[in-house]
Amino acid sequence: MTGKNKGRVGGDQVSELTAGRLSVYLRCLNALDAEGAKTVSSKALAEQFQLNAAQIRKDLAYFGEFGVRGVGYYVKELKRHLRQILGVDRSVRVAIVGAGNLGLALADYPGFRQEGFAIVALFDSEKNKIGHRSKGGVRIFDVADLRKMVKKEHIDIAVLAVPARAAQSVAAQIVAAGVRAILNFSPGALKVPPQVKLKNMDLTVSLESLSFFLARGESDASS
Amino acid sequence: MTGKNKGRVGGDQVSELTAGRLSVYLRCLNALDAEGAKTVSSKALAEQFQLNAAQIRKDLAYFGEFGVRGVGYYVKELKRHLRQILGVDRSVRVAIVGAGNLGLALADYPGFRQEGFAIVALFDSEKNKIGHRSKGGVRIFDVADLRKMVKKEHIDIAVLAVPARAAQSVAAQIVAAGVRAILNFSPGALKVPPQVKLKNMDLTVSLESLSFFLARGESDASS
DNA sequence: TTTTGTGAACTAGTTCACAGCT
DNA sequence: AGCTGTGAACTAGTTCACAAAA
Repeated sequence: MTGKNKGRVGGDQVSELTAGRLSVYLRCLNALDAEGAKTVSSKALAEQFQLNAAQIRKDLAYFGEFGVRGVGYYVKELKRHLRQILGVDRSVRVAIVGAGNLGLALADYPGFRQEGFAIVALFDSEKNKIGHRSKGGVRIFDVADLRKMVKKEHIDIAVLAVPARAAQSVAAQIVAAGVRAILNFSPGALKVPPQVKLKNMDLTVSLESLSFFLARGESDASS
Repeated sequence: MTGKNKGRVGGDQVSELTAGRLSVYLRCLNALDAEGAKTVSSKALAEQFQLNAAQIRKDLAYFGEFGVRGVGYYVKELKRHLRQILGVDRSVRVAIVGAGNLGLALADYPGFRQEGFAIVALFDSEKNKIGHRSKGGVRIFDVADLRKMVKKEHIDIAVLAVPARAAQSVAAQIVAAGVRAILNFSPGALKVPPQVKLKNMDLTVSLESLSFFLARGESDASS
């Protein structure tokens, strides 16, 4: 380790944008590794997605000096670092709350399992769903048992996929159960305490946003 | 219309962020309208979600002078304006490409229908799926008929929910069929021409982003 | 040579603060 | 009085450009 390495320690805020990009880099590195590439430069990475090379170097340099000047980044090594930074070097345990169409689909989503996420349980309040399983075998529990299960199964992240009217109260239950991160697919603005990390995946907002750009006739490829 | 109204004309770029917020405002206005509220101030709106009142005024003022000083915004009027700005004043026609678990769930998602989106068709390449319908009644067509159907059904937006390996080639088919906006649920970076508006809803990136903040937040992970 | 890591410059996005209208 | 619309100030995020390292 050559120099200062200012990252990792202390609470110097990292933006949502950066976090998302790190994840994108990791996926790219997995592909490169599978192809047998030994090293990759920030320029090569930048060309894959629509990005500036300096951006990638800054994002990475924030967490340490992972590169080698004149060479680039060693794929396996950077991959290992990124997995650690993103916290997916060990299994991350996820619960899906809401066993409707969307919740069931998310529970069986193959992409989750691949990248170190374990879908541990589904939750619903409808008695006739409880005890059954998703097609992929994830068991449905009573949402009343959330707290108990969060402790027992060490659930890290809750994915919220319940109807709009129930979202806020179920979110409160999730928080009360001790979950510190929520991926919210339900529409509307949830209120959660500041120590809980909330990420909204609002389907209607996404479609309306696309509709807006169609209506304007503008376009601009971006994430 | 009182004054200058600099918005709407010309190509003065509006950011993705603004577009998303407009959609959020609209949902809030729908709720206010349902509650019978006649007017609303930017301050009151700002308190609903975590936002600054000036932000809301700026977002809206960009498209015209919709407010009344000393009063606020007339709910019904602003709602009407926002629906027009977002292009949801007429039915927006959506196709879901990929009739797997996720695609089927999205096709029946009740939130879409509510807000002026019509889910017109599902598409898949698996012959044994073609001709069937989602639980909610959306018919599954052969992805080979995409071009024909886009013309016939005037499809505005395609939602892409196919496995990662197929995503890029299916995206190309969607573009070739003349669709100008894609909501992409498949993982990985798609390449589309600049005149096509692409919005990524990457489930893995979202979870990893949450995992990242969890990993940072915990003052000291064991071992 | 190549390519990183990084201060400086730049661009985009947000908030402040107040004039001006009702 | 109350509240919008908006220039100015500020903050966050990105890109440039170059010294330093392999």
